[in-house]
Amino acid sequence: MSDDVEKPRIRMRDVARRAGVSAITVSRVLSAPDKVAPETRAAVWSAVEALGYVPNLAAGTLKSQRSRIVAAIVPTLRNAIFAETVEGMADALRAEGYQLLLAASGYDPAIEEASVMAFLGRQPDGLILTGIEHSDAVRARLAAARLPVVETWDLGASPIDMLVGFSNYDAGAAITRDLARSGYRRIAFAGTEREARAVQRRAGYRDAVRALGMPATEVAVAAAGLSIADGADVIARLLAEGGGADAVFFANDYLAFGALVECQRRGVPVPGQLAIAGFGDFEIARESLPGLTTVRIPGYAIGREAAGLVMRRLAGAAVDRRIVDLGFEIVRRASA
Amino acid sequence: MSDDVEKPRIRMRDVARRAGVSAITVSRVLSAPDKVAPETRAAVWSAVEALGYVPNLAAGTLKSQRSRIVAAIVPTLRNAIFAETVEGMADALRAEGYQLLLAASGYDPAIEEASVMAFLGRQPDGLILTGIEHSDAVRARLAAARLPVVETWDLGASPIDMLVGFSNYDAGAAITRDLARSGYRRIAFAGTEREARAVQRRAGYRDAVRALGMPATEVAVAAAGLSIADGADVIARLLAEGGGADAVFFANDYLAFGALVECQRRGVPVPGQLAIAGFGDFEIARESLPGLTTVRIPGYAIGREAAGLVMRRLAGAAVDRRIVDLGFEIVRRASA
DNA sequence: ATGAAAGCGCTAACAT
DNA sequence: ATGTTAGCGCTTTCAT
Repeated sequence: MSDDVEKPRIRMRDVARRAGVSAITVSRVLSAPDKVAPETRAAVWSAVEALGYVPNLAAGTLKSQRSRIVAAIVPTLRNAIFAETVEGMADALRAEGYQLLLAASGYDPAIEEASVMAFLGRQPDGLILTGIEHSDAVRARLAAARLPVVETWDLGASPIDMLVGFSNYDAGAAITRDLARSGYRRIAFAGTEREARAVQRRAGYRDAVRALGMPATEVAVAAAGLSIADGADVIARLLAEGGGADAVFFANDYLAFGALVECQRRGVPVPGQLAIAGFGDFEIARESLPGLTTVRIPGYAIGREAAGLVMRRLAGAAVDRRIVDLGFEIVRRASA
Repeated sequence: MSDDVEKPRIRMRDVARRAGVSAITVSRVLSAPDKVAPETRAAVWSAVEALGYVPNLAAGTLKSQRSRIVAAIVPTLRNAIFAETVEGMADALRAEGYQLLLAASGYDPAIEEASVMAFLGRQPDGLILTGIEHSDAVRARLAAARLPVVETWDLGASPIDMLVGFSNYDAGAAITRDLARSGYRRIAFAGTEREARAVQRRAGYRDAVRALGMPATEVAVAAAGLSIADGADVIARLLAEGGGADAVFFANDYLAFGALVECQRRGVPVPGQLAIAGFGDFEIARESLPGLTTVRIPGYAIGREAAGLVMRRLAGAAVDRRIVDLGFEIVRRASA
């Protein structure tokens, strides 16, 4: 802990002196090398290497008003759902020299708001949010901040700025109709009420069963409702209630997998006595036995596209499609 | 795209003028409110609110040489393994007003190196890396940068700076001995050679079976070897080879789960004909049928502790334990 | 308890 | 193709 001799940080002018040029030339070599003569460029490069120069981006950001940072807020990283989207963003951003500033909100609007406030001070060039429900304070700040904003994972008529997602309502309705087409007549839904997108899926389910003249049975799941154990719990409650459902549509594949395992534990044949459908098409849906019928969502693509929209807007492109619907796909497997 | 009237950004001096004080007083209210008289503080606060002032942290970082950013690089977010560690970091950092700058390396040392270089320019106050294997260039830069560095998820005698993890070697040896204690006599190992920590687990396995006078059987898994499908593949190859293993220790729970499902598909009784053990104690290990015997790892705690070490060092505390061993725990379930 | 002056390290704007 | 000047918006230092 006794670091006495604090070597002074290497600055751009040190590189410039060594290369026999001025600081601005070093700046150009680093950010617009085409504007510098090849020999000069080489001299600067070798000075940079020799000194181990690392540009201070805080200074650059202050002067240029561009940070090359894009900030993103997702509900959680603790499951595959948003992790893929984050990797999609990170990959796209890295390819263009942008960096990702990340926060997880834990599905808590207050934390989302606090994160937005904290992020804005970093002068991000763009911001990516999950979902279309945000506090008024967030909307007001983002309007004032005049930076590209992309909302994700949902669809809606009036985004803050841009929007990349799919219709959770349509997806919920589509899988419900698909189950009906397969012959199921008493289709239940299970999912959390705490997450806006799961609620949309439920609304799609509800309207679909009504349109089909079938009864609606809904089982609320605790809290975030993302754990496998929550799905097992649903089965216990469904069987105890004796509602006689012949199929259950779960708001995500973890719940559905938990339900599947619980059925196996109890000797309930799937899909013989009870059919099970999930949502997300996570790897577990592909690899479980039987495989899970589910809805495939373009999680990684949502991340890439959201980052792409931000960067295109920053590059000055007039982004024509402010709302991008990446769709979904029903995947039929043996569980339903 | 025709945003003509660019409202000028609100600066600290605008807030100061409205509150009838100088800029430095505003600065103090925001970062050290105790040094300002209560009435002044209130006046500044209401000016901040009224104007919607957001401090420019790039300017603050430039002057103060502190960014309140901690950067972290993990191999991937695409599975529970590191996502928990990242959430542990993010939670701990947010609690202290730090922000997380994140990159995923995809297990590629070149990307890790590029990310370190890119991050350093942001003047992070600390850096958290995964593992203890890093390029010479990375080590050299970090030594020169003089910032707190924490390596994670492993143990070793000579960390760059600080280290939080557990012994993958010991964990591999421990579960192997545990399998032997349960009566298995031909224990195989399956895992990727591409990941340093999996290789350590294998080394522990190898030395343990040797010490027990048992044969070693190793099955290499493709690439990152993190998918459930890779585990199914291992079973196919093991059975084809006919080596007569009675137990398999997999380098992670996804592989083990894939193997379990493949056994069920083929009618191979688990653990009757083949016992299966995993690594990580992910939720899938708890919820599969049968449950997976595995090694529990403190992923979230590693993240919290790593962030905590960085922040304690920044707070000026003489960090005594530069190496923190968070240990592991054998979890016996029905699969072995 | 509050303020004035200075400058962090870079890049935009304007020369040459 | 390269250089000069100025200043981005804060916070440190030193005063009062």
